[in-house]
Amino acid sequence: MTTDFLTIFAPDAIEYNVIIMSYYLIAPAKTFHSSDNVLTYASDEPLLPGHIVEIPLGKQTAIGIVSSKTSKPEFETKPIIRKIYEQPLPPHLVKALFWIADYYRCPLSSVIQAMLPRGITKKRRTPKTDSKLATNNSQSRENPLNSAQKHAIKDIESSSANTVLLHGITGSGKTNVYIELAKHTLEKNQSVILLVPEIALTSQLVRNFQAHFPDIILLHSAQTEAVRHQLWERALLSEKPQVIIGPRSALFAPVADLGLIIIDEAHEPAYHQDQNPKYSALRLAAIMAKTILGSATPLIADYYICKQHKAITELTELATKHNKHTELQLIDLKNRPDFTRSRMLSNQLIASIQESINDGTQTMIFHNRRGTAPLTICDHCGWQALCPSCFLPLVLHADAYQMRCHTCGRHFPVPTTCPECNNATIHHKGFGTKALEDEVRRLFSQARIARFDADTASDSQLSQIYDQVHDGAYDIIIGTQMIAKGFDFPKLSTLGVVQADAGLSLPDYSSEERTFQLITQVIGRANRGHQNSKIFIQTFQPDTPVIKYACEGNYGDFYKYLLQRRKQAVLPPYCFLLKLSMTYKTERATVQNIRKLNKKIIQFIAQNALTNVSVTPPMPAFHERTNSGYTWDIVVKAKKRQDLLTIFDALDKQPQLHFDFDPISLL
DNA sequence: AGCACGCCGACT
DNA sequence: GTCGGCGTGCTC
Repeated sequence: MTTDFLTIFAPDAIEYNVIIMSYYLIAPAKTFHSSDNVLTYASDEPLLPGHIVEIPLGKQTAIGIVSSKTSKPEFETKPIIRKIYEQPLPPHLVKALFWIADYYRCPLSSVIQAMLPRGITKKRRTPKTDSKLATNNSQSRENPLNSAQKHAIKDIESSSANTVLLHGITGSGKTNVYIELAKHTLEKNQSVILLVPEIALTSQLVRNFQAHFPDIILLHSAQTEAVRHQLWERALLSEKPQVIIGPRSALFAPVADLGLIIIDEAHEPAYHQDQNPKYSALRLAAIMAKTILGSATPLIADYYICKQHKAITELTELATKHNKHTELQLIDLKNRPDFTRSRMLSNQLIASIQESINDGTQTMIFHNRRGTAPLTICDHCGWQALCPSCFLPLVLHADAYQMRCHTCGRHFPVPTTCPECNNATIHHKGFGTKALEDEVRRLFSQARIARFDADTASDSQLSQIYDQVHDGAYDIIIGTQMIAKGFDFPKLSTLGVVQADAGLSLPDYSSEERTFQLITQVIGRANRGHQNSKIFIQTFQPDTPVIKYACEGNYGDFYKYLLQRRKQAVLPPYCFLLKLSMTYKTERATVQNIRKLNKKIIQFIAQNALTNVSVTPPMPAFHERTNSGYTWDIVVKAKKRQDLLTIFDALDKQPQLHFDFDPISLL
């Protein structure tokens, strides 16, 4: 109170050595349950929005981010302990912080934790080697552009839209466009962030960027806490504009003036974080800076939105012309005469592999299923080997002689007799990459074979094997998703997809576009123009539009087809989704409570006369039973996203209730 | 999430 | 009388 008196009657109170307090709303990085997550603190030195401070919180201390100045409140306040950096977070990150928490209804504290490096208060040892900090910003390296690329750049830079989709087939030279746009941005003294799905396998793009921008800040998951902290600090304190490359979290790099965000392979699910703070890197980027979405197979919802805003730039021709041709054959897995030599690989594919071996070129066989056999059942009583924690099928791994759970990683002995009926009628159904490898070894005993999947290698081994494969040390490469992305093998001449429709059996609205993307990507491995090549797509459903269009490389018709289906089913982009799920120990409790929830939502919609909103009846979740109990789901659909938020805010927030705004999958 | 306060049962 | 069980509620 003395302070108030003096500030009124003694404006030059400083001379009396009285400390004048200001008050600030500060968001703590600690999670606690309270309706509003901003607390008021006092400070005797001026603070700006974005300043990172240490604050007392209860008996403990916490890190907090200053939101805004406020007037002296009624209640008692504590003073902040200290400012951690003189430099506040840039305004676009302060905006992002509150935007994510509001848009996805997640705790502010979770966003702060994602935004700041771990151990921010720790004193770091000054790194010995990395002090070179090359200052020769020689960004004069040649970046030759063809006319299509030049046109695309002009198109993007003259567009008034904030987000532009760069739709370009594999090999159309999106990288050169990215580099040129990044250069222009740096010339304006603004920073650039390039997002990539995973660092390891997209290294070609990273290397290209590094060649043009020597001072790049590269972020990836293998970095230690200390290194991340140091790079983060470099971004925060740098006077010069920066180029940042990293995964979705690289959006939180605290560069001062962010001019451009480039999202490569923008359709990848890695751009959605599915734990708090749940967010889409695409949506977040859009509110922070001008954003380029690069993809050969954009998500149809993104394509639709960008089309409506006239914000699509197409890159349809190959950057480097070549005279190599590829021949694609669609093979019906139901046509048994084609499978006399192997139940997994068609005679045509086998013949082509033999030709490739004879020519000294390479073969890639793609199969998106790990292990030896995905199902183990008793033919007598129907018993099935399930993980006791996850209640999902255990996968046989014959080489390790184990049954493994691909969800939790636990493993068990292989049953020889049925634990239910004691009969020896145990059978392993289906096949994964390990069984495929055995089959290929049987068929081509002389060939040098490499397998790539989550079981084979750590990241470091992976890049080593990759180099060996690249240099031609293997004749046949077998693998899962892993080999579909980024791998560029100059000697590839035969490519096989064992079962192209495998992903379509998932009961999810996005499974068709994921299948389209995967097949397109796999085909792209062979379309690099290094060799004449043959592609064999084996499928049980050769007439399915998704597979047909993917084989034709026909994005346009695929888009029209899928959009029509989404419209009929009322799914994105024709609505926004909110997935609600409840988990209780017993099925009874789950069903009871989810019914109550469903009723409450229906009532709320009626009471508030919301239109274009619908709720699905409660249904068992895809993984209904897990270790933590039984889960059922409800999906709320709305034309206006705000209606979803309004409905959600009216619900009781029990710990059993989980929610996901804009889920990328309903499984 | 922590970490207090608080109000009832077993104990030197 | 006191120690401590963990139910409830708060954190500027």
